[in-house]
Amino acid sequence: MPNSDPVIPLEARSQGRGRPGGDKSRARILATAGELFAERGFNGVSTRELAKAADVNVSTIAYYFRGKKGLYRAVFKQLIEDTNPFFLPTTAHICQGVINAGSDKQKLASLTRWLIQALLEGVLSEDTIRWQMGLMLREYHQPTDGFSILMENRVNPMHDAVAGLVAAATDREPEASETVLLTCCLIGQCMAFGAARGLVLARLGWDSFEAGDLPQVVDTVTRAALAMLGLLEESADVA
Amino acid sequence: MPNSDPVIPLEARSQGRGRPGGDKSRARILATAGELFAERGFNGVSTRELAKAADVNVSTIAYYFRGKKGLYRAVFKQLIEDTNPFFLPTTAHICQGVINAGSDKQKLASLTRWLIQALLEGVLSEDTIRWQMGLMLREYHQPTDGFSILMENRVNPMHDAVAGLVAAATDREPEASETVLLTCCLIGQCMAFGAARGLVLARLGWDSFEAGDLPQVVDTVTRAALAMLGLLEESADVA
DNA sequence: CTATTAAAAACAATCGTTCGATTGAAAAAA
DNA sequence: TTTTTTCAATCGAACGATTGTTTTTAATAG
Repeated sequence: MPNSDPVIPLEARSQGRGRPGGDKSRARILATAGELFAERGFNGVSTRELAKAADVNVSTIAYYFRGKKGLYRAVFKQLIEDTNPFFLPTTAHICQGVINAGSDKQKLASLTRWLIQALLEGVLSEDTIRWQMGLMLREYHQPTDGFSILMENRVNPMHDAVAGLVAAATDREPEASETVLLTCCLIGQCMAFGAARGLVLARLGWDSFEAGDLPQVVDTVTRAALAMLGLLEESADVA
Repeated sequence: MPNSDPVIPLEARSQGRGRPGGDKSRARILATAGELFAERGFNGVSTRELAKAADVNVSTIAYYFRGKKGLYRAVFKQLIEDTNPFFLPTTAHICQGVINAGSDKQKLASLTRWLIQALLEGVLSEDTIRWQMGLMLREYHQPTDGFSILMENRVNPMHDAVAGLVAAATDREPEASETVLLTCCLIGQCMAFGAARGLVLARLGWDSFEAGDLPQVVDTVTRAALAMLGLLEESADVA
């Protein structure tokens, strides 16, 4: 009985024994589920369709993830892990940058430019990060099992880092409610471009940000961000 | 046969005859469906649960709306109608305000203040408008039947109006891509507060915007908006 | 009586989940 | 080396529950 209670294959195993390909199937389910859940939500995807898309049997989902809900949660954990190589250096660079800048407004301005560019290119990119945005936005407005994972691993670290930048730029405390609000403005503005991606493209008359002029988007949003922080005059003009 | 093809009870009828309560049942379904769809999405709500919540029989949904999909579309049409009393004066006031202001930056600044306040209070209010925001945000990122209705009746008119304000403030053309992008920043920023409502409250440590300090939110976002438009120095200080 | 509204019952389809059986390769025994 | 054992991995079939829809029947007002 491979599926009895004590033996829970929630994590990858494949310790040599048994049939090969286990990890591959698990990973394939995880990747497919991420895209489909992001596109149509938890209730919008059936286990059968998912299994078909991932080219596995329906029961494999229960085998690896204890059911649909477990799979959903696993997708978020995987998402966190996959985006760490982008996310962790970004937040670290901001935190370190604020320390290095001290009260040098010019350094803070270039750090802000760097932040906006990193956020927007992440949010507007064509590849993996995009459907991950979809999952996140869904959880933000309709919190389910994934929300706490996101809040703990993504939202809080990023907001804390950016709050440090905002506080330094506006000469306030990082905990001040004005700082928190301005941080929400800054990050929320970049997120809004990812959330309303289709809307923005429609308004611009573009087919995609690649076909259009992504640097111009970055430039405009960066100017707006610098202005919000009162760093516009401190900043050298952007090309 | 009340549901034959030519006789489509998509609109309210109740011409006096028949069993009483016709319009009431229809309106009750519509209101209940709006809240539930906003909360859990189209696939997250079953017709049976909906009928139970609206205190009608399941078949009544098919009778009035030709099925679940028809009900969903009807909810959006109703949403547009219900929010017209708030939306139409707002956009009209912006358009007229831009004409009246001409190139007077001070007038444009106070118009901007008025706009941000109107948007934020709409987006963050506790009442009806809130679940309507939920429906809209859902459609933005996962366009279904409601998207075209929203784009035509809400997005485009509001963006066109605000683009006029942005263009006047930054001395550009309303059609310029910089104008369009800045407009997306401005509106998107306010929408972000509605979309990530729970996130913002969590970061602020507030229970609700009423329990917290809504005017402070408005004030901070307004300053950010004025800065983005280069109108901060033109503006008298906010109390 | 006729038209309209409402409810109850039944419909086929699909849902998430579970089950026992089977596969194939590594590990152990011969 | 060959044979046997073990076990993760996979499969097909089926479960009961629930889905959206339709049909049938009852009730009410003009």
